[in-house]
Amino acid sequence: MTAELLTIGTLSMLTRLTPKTLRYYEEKGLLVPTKKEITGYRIYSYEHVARGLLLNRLSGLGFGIQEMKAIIDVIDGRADRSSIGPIIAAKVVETTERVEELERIREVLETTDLERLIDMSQETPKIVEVAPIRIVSKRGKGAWAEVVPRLMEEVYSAVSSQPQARISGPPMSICHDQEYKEKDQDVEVCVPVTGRVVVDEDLAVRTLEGGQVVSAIHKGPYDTVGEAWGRVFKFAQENGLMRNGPDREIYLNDPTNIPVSEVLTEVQLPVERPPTP
Amino acid sequence: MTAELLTIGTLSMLTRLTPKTLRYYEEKGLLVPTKKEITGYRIYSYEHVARGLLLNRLSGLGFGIQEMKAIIDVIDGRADRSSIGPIIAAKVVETTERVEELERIREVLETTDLERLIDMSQETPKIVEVAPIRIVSKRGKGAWAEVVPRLMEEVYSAVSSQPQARISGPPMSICHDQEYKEKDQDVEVCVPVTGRVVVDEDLAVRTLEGGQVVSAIHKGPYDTVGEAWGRVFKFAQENGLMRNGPDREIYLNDPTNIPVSEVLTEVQLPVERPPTP
DNA sequence: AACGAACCCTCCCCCACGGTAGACTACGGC
DNA sequence: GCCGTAGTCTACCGTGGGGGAGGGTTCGTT
Repeated sequence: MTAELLTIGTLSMLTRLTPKTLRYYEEKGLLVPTKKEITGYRIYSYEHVARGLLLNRLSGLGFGIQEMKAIIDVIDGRADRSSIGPIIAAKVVETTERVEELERIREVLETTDLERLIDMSQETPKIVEVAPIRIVSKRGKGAWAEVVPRLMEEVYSAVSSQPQARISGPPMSICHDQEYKEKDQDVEVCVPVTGRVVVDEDLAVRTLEGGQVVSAIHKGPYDTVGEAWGRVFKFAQENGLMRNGPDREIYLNDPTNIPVSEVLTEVQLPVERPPTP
Repeated sequence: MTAELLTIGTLSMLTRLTPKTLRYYEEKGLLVPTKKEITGYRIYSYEHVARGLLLNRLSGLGFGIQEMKAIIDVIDGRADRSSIGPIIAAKVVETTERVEELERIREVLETTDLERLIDMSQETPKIVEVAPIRIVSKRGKGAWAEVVPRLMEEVYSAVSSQPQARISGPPMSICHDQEYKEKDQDVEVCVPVTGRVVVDEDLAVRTLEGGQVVSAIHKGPYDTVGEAWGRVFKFAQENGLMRNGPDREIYLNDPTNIPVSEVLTEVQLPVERPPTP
């Protein structure tokens, strides 16, 4: 007579599923052996071959345990046939997205050499939600390289003299000009603070509004920060985002303590999505 | 002064890595905090921002922990720069293969309807290594539907009469004709045995040679088994494989006990790779 | 000084198996 | 009946983090 009983190894050969996988599928209730011997050995019968082959194909197509279970429930009549359509449709979408993502990755890997891969200034911009923050600031005009350090020192010394005020983050600057100027830029230098602050009338204490910004981080000397701005504007344009307020730069670490190649500057462009017509 | 110390949340915002991921990277030695407070709080400094951003990009490109570690070792001068090239090359290959695989999956998902997805007769052929096996067989000629059952019964009764012989697997048939014939086919019916067997001279006891076969499993009535053969021959042709011996069919379950729609037949085409010129 | 909110900690389970270790079982040949 | 080999068992760790529970910490404000 035909041998009607299969051990896990035989079923494994017939279905091309490893014994490991077969045990796992048993644990998950996908493919439960006909019986177990007293010794613990699993005994399968030939109907499990068809089921195992189906599971092998489904798993090869990228279906997960839950999805396979749903499909099996339909086959065994425990669920409605119409419930499968959405599962397959979702899998198609998922697969398509994954393909596109991998295509992008492949392109980056093929076109980028080692130096650029490691170079941090390649950091890609992203949309980030920033929280409102309370600042002490002073606004002034002049050539960037001259006015920013001067205002920065003024603001810092003003805050430092306040016993109840605490600095709560790295300093930043806000550029109130829309386009680039060589001289006479309208710039505001800010330091985040908490606590009670009283300042002279030429300094301001206010809350910087939060919202969505396109953000990138630049690593390297400050005079190359334009690269980051270029990427940020390009990103905003490609994603159809409208500028919403003045640019900000955040000076994450202190240039006086570290080599210029390690300087980190975050650039932020406030944006909003244009009204969908 | 600039705040030089970062908590995990701040670093998380700057690097776009979740706190969970940062803790995981610490565990793996990829990004270890400057220090830990007595409270267990992690304290990072700004140099970790650049490192975190790099890790984020690498992980987004599909690099694993070990690969990122290797790249970091190079950057920090603990390993030779030349060791990175192979890593990236391997990643390109890996990504390309994965894309191709997903493209195939997507095509299958889009072109296959539910019935076919579930229908087991769609089982795709594969190359399998089969082991040599000892059989009792009888060879004869005639119309398939007549000769196979007759020989099968002869072989079974011969083996059953041997007290020291044991049947060790499902029965099979070997078709010694190269092409299809309606009548007068040269067919050998075999049953795997172990133990001591003595048989009449019109039966043979021999060892069926093992080797590589293209194998597929067919589910459904025997008269539709041709579909499986079609897929097997197509597979062999597409993969440039040369036929190496007579076809085999293995009757996995017993048609007398189950509905014809559940009958399982494995078809095997022995093949060899043609000599590479 | 007190308080609520936000932040952070560790520990454990989840995916879908693969790998390995250590022990037990079955089979085929003599 | 004995023995070697091949098959099978359970159990635990690894992947690359995500999600959540339960409990401590810090911060800013009042």
